[in-house]
Amino acid sequence: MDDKRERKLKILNSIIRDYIETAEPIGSRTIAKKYNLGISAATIRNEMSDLEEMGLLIQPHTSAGRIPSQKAYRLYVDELMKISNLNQGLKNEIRDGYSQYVEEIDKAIKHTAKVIAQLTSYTSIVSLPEMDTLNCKHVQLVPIEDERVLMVVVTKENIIKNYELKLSKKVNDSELNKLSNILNHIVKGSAFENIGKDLTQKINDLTLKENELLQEVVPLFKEILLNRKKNSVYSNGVTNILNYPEFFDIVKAKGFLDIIEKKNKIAEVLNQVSKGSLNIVIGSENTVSEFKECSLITATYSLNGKNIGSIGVVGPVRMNYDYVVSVMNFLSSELNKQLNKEEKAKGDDIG
Amino acid sequence: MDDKRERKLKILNSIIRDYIETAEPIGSRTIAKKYNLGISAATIRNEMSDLEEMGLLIQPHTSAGRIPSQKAYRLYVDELMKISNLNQGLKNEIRDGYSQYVEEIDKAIKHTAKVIAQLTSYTSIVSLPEMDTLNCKHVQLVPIEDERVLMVVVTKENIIKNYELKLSKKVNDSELNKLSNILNHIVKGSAFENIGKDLTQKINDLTLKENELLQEVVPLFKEILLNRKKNSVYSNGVTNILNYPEFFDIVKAKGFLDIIEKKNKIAEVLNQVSKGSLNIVIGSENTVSEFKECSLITATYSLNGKNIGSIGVVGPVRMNYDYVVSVMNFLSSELNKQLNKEEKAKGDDIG
DNA sequence: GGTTAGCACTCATGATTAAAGAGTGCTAAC
DNA sequence: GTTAGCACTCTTTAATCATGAGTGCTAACC
Repeated sequence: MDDKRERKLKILNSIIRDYIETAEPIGSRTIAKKYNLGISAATIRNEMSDLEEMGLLIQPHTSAGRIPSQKAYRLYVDELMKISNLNQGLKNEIRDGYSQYVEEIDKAIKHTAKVIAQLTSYTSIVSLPEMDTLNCKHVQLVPIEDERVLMVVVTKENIIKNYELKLSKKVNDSELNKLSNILNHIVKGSAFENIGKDLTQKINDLTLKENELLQEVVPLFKEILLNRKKNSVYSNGVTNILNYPEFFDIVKAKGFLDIIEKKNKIAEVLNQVSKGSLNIVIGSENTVSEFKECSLITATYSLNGKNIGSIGVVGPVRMNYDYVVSVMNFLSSELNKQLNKEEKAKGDDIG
Repeated sequence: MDDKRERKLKILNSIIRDYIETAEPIGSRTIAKKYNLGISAATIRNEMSDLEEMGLLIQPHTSAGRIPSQKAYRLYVDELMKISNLNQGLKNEIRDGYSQYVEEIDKAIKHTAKVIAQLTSYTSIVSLPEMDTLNCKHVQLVPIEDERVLMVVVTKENIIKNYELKLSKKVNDSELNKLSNILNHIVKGSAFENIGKDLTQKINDLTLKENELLQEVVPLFKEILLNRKKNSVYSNGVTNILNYPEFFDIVKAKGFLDIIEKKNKIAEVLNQVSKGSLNIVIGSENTVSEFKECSLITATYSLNGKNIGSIGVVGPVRMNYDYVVSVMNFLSSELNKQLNKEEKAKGDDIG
């Protein structure tokens, strides 16, 4: 009985591999000729009929061969595919590519996105870490004009962010400088997610004449850091998708391009990624309807063991899962190493 | 003799207008029926034959009607088209749309790009002002890590830019603060293009213990402001182009999308725009080969009478020139007004 | 009983052909 | 100079047909 299943899966495997490569339905005769499985076309035909009954194959029309169903891809991904390793030369090349981004997390992540898109020839999407997952290293207020002030935030992870504030009154340069120093002193070293708790109290402990202004900055600070999120995503290789027949239809192509532009939709997709190794979402398994004709392979990256963002690949359902998985496996582990290495180096530096 | 030319142009005008609308070749009979020019199809036929001889019409094949040549579009743009005015309601709406961007030149320009893309349904491209065309209001050095320093520059035009510097040695916060103050004092108010001349001298006049570091920052300052340019462009409505039959071919579509991504190519196109009112470049008139199947309508914007950037529209050669010109006329004048208004307000404020 | 050869049947695909229709150019009449 | 008429061209569309890939079933085979 197990032997039977074995053979069916072998055939299914051939069909899926073939379809991923050619995007064309395949028939029993062709399978028999192309992949020598040691059985005749007629036998394959019988098995294919069974596989169709099991919901694993689909016949586009009576005489067109069969293509894998989504269920088949799921089975393939879960049981059948053999994940290979990238060759060592490529691995080294990728590793070297990171060298210049060691100290800047955002750039390292964008670089990862670029590499993924290049290697896979699909479209990569990544989320950049939200501020509330990071730690504050330095805050600086810079005057723009009258009551408009720029707040520059440098995180411990060397991410730099600018935020504009509007105070209630005009502040001159030296006042602002003083304010900046005080604020910096207070928030320096805190995790942003704790700033809510910490900050208000710390300020209350102080009794300074700048207190009034400070009181004003704090809620702005909090609001900005916590509300301006869920949209920091980045994509690469968007037009790669136009190379696949699935998207030769201009309407579908436009649909895809438009959805990739929608940062909030991409963020939604990337936020669903659960921690752990790789997530594979196939076609209609996608909860975001715009991706129902795509497959997604995503992974998370973390800092200090805390999950702070995701990287992913979007491609046609007929995706080269083996290869993409091997790419993502290597790149996500490599990215995590890079981030940790940085952490470690810094730790060494301080300690 | 002039009457004859007149009639030919009338026919040509009808053909061009029709082709812009339908993207289909048009024949004499159809013209006679659709546009009542008071002459018969046969007469139109003769005239069309003449127009073809003059290089203004093209026959895709013997029995397919005719389409305008690029020469025809050029003639149309130069002599034939009637530029209408946008209706007052729309104008007001556009004006109102600027209100929130009054104080920030970059945002106002990006907003303009968005409005252009929306109104025209083509793709808009704009160049953002290069630093060397602007004036320095404030410089602030912010510590990142060890010898790495962030330089935040605020221009008089309220553009905010971040640059990373790498100094030769580690600088602590208070040193950096002092350095920042001195630097700020020196460069405040200067036009960036003069910083080369001014700065070195001003520093030589000073004899401070910070002089050494200062000497180091200056060349970095100059290099950054002058070399990091020609790539600050922005586009909007890229996928709009996929709505036009000229780009239904996936290869052409991909070509277009890819070229819009190439910031340097876009910058090249936008830098060629000569000052003055509107520039119209039709098809193969384009020196940048990738745009040989597109038309471009561009305009410049200026600050204090100095040309500091361009805005433009890219569309198929079969572009709705009248309308796009009217849109661009209004938007470029409006953008210039916004920029000048800001300048004025600031002048009042200071004086 | 599973496997396979053989065969009739289905149906998309591609080629071929035919008809339709839009348009042209020319001629002759107005 | 203008226009009606007409023959001719050539694309487009539909229709017809042959091809071939593929299926499912049956019967023979091991």
